[in-house]
Amino acid sequence: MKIYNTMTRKKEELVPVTPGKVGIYACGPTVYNYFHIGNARPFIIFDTLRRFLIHQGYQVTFVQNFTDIDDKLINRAREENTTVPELAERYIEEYYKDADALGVMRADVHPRATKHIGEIIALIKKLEKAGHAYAVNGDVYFDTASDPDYGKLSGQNLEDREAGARIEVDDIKKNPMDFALWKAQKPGEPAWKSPWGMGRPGWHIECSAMSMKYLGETFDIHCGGVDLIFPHHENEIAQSECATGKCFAHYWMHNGHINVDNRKMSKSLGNFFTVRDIAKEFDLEAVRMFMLSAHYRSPINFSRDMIEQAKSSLDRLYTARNNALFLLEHAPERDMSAAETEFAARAQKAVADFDQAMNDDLNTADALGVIFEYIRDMNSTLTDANAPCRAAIQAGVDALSTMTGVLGLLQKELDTTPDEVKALVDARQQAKKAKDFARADELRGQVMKLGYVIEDTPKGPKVKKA
RNA sequence: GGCGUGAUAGCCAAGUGGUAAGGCAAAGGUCUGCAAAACCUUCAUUCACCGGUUCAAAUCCGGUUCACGCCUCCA
Repeated sequence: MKIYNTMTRKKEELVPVTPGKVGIYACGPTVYNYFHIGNARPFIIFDTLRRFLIHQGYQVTFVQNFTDIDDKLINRAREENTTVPELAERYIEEYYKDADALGVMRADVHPRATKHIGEIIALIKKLEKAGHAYAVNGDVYFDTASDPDYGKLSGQNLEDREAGARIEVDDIKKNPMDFALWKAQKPGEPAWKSPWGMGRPGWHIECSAMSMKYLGETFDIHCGGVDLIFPHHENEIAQSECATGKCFAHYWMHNGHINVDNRKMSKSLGNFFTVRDIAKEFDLEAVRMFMLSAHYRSPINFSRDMIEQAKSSLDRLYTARNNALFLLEHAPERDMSAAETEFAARAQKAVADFDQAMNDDLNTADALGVIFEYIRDMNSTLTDANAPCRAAIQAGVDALSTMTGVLGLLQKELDTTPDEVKALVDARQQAKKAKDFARADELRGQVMKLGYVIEDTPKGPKVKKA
């Protein structure tokens, strides 16, 4: 598989540290609120990466943290008159609800910053001892000047930053680019004991400490949104590599932003939609479809219209699968004909083409193209008129499921039809037989009111949710 | 000021040297009691603009315009 590596700005062949295994660290949410559509993109994209690597036969270890201590949590807890741990606990639960609905698999490990204070302190001590960190009044800062490689990911360097750059004025630090590893406790803030006094970890250090704990000092893929390149990931690299003297992560993957009217969706601009709110209007699987319809590094514009388009595309996928499964119920048990054998081969070819698209830096848009071309073939081949055998239908459905499974789509099972609806459908069949079409249409109307749609086929009526 | 993206049909979007995938929407047709779904057909002589390289450019090079991101918490 080829992956675009932000570090080298090139697509590179994925060569894991340990053959057959891939370790992935994804920067997770700060759990002080519901997450929004923009936050959802990396969750969905890197979940898809994980699914694809598993499909390719890799043993994947996927780690995604929860940042459960920082300024935003402290402020929010104050506003809500609650504690930071209680707030974090609550929004971790809410994260799982939304992520589940988006088809995002649980990580193998979901480490929390506050559960790794020991590891964090050990890492800071190591940096301090090696002369890469200095303590001032209970704070500890990373000394960027001590790291000749600082800036290698983002292309930022100390000399280039001049007028226009918003550099904070802070006399405590040796250098404006130095960042906090440890923050001294302020009155009323949660704090932990440390060699520098009571305090709490800075933002960047938790990801270094936790990723190395679960994936090793050098691991394969580190990912997140483009806005994390600087300073967050730059700082993670500095901390980790200065502490170990080893390469931290081999591949850096960054997803593009979700825009609203061409502006980045963000909390500060206030132009965001929470996943929770969107779920009231749309099935979140359509949101996933929307995210996968463009390449992950491109910015995409979010709008209701886009989600509706995605929903329509997704419906085509579901209809194809459901039509095939309906056919399967009545299919004859026999060996595949020559034509069916050819179809099964084309289905295999589609999966191979799909894999090829995904192997090219996770080109989900191209991969979807493969699926839709395959869908047309499947729809034309697996028709009632062709009376395909079970094996042929099964081969067709399996190929489709393999592809959509990698994308985390088509995850809903067939709905079972309630008896009440079944009775109405049967009554309509009677009316149709008696050529009482007025009555038949009336009954169909009643079925529709219950949220179901009838499709007539030569094998009888097919009922599905509207 | 520094670093970095992008511009392909009504909308979305693949395509990095060989003559424009796919989806949505729209129109016509087949099928149907009518529908629905499906299938067939139509829908960019053209890829922001101007030059250049080449037998050949949406793809490479130079320039222009426009849009966006990071440099501050941020996915």
